Amino acid sequence: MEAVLTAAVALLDEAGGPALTFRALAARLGTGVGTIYWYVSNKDELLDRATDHAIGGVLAAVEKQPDSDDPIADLRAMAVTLFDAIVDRPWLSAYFMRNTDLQSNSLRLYEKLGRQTLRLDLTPRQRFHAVWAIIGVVVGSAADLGVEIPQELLDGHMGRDEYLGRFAETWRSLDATEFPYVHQIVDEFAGHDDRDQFLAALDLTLAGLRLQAGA
Amino acid sequence: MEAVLTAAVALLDEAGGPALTFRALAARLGTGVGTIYWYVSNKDELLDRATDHAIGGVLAAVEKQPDSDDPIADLRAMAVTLFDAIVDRPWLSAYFMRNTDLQSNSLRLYEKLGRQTLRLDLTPRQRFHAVWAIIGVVVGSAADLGVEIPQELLDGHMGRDEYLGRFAETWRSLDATEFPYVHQIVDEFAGHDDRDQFLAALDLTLAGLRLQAGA
DNA sequence: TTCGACCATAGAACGCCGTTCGAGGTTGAC
DNA sequence: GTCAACCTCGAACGGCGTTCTATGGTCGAA
Repeated sequence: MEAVLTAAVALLDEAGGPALTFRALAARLGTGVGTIYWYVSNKDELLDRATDHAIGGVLAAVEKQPDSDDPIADLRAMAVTLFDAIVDRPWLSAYFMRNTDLQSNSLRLYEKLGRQTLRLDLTPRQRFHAVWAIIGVVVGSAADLGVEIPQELLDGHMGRDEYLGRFAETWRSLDATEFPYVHQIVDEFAGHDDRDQFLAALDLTLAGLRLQAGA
Repeated sequence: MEAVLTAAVALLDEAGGPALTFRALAARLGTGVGTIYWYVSNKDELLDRATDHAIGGVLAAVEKQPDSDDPIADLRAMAVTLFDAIVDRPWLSAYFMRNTDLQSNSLRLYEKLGRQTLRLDLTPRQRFHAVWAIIGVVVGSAADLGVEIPQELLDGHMGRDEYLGRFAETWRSLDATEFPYVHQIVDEFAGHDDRDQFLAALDLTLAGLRLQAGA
């Protein structure tokens, strides 16, 4: 079981979601596909268990982070840790928190985030929404990040700048009066860093939260 | 072409992403699969064009909304319109904004949102991040919504309350000292409304944005 | 030592998928 | 009548998730 999950995570790391097939996994393990079905009842469960396996590492990292006197700063640090983990493993964003029954580490991480909100002056409902909003920002940011890697980049045939530049070029060629906003931000887009973009979104949410908590 | 996209959207509406296959689409159109490949070079393009087709309706609705004197309120209204559209068609969240070359309506919608930020006192970079953050909240919220419909609900064999209640039950059975947060919010979860959750996340982001714009 | 219960393995087979391909029809300009 | 350009079709290919059946291996009971 442990070996199956480790191999599954390795396959996902090497070539992303589509690369994880029962046949490839069986080949890597030197067994037949039927054997994998002995441990796991279908592909969804395999993905959930592999995801939880990987999230275990994130959870361990998060649990090492000591509490400061600012819960919102702690929330931010945890969100950043999670984001960085998903950047390393973009496939995580697609499956994270999909099934908390099978993903007990994800649930623990959720609890870990939520506990910080207990230190804020909020209603239970506000706490519930706040944690969900933060997770949404992390997963949403990282998901977008995974999408924009269309194989050429992964193969190394094209640099990231060239890829973004091509988009920027077509955007620049749009009519300036019809697309004033796109024209204004096209340079930001061309040189943008995903992490900055994530942090900006996160900080907007956290600023709103701080306001709500009156802290 | 038009007929292909209309039929594709109809299939997606009826049974979600997995239901859109070239064979099913060909059958519905009364043609062969090869014919569809004449109009569209592969499935990704089909999905992008179908998505843009559907987003066209959202764009039309958004363009009808008149500007108020509060750009952030206008941003909020547009985001809500987009969210409601994705609630009606959950499959949209997976493909929206994936390729702005093929999704010209999506690009126009992006411009429409961005133009509101031109009325705010922000740097171009802040505008860029703000729009992206808002889209992230919308798509992220709606995506989560699509995930949590695991067929039983779609088939009508189980009510939504029952479904959420089952999750709530397992959460409640967790150790209370180990999971104080989960215990506190389990009731919120059991009765939660996705739209409220989305609005809460959106309003956190918009509150942060308002702070940033000094408005 | 033999036997059966049970855990575990293996891989052929099924049906569905995206995609390719070559063989056609239809149309209108010359 | 000819010839391109446009469009249609469905068999065929390889890969996927999943199922099923047959077979090893292990180990306590007899």
